[in-house]
Amino acid sequence: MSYEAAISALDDATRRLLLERLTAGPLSAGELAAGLPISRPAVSQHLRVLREANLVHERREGTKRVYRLDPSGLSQLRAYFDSFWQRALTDFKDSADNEHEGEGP
Amino acid sequence: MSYEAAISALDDATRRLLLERLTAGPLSAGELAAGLPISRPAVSQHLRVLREANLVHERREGTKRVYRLDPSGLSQLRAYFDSFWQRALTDFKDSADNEHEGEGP
DNA sequence: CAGAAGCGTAAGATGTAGCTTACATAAGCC
DNA sequence: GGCTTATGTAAGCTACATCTTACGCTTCTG
Repeated sequence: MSYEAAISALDDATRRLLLERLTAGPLSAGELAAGLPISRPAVSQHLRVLREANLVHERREGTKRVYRLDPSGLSQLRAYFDSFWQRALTDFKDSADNEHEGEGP
Repeated sequence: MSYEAAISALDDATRRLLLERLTAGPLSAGELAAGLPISRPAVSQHLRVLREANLVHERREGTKRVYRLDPSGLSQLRAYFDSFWQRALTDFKDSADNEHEGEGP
């Protein structure tokens, strides 16, 4: 339970598209499925994955279910990447420094 | 060819572990495979995925192959996330603003 | 209450990612 | 040249992710 589910969820073009549509604002499951080249149940299954990764949040509204982005999953993911980035950049810097061993005039 | 390969590459615990080991500095393929619960060829295949995603860079050194982190793949990934983050945060803010419709004393 | 609207869930088919074993390749050593 | 070290590649197997079709569950409407 953490960033792993979020990474896994993002490793799918359809789910990334769904998330990007939601960056413009909340949408119902039907609206999210509209225009996609896959069946509506398939979209429903993708939405479940996104929900279990805490990337979206569902709210029942009459017979509709409105989805919106969930900050918690995104922040977990960002925390992981930020720590990784920092270590990676430090390594780049160290490598660049050590690249000059045995050089000179 | 872009951030998609990087996301896909990160969706694997073994590859994430390899990358994290490399944040401490360059390592040979054998050193990277040491201690892992999978075979060495399996690690070699993971390294290929990381290389094709521009997340690591290989340098031949005698009979060894030394791997180090590659900034290009990481920066592509970061660019995607940053743009996504920004849109997502904007949506959160908008949602919070609209949350107060019809409220009040 | 009957019917429709809007979605989720279940079951089954299929493609593919990741593993293993066996083999190929390239560089150093004697 | 032959042997060892270090590593990548190929072929085949298995597990799982994703799709489709069929069905079930709520909620509104007349």
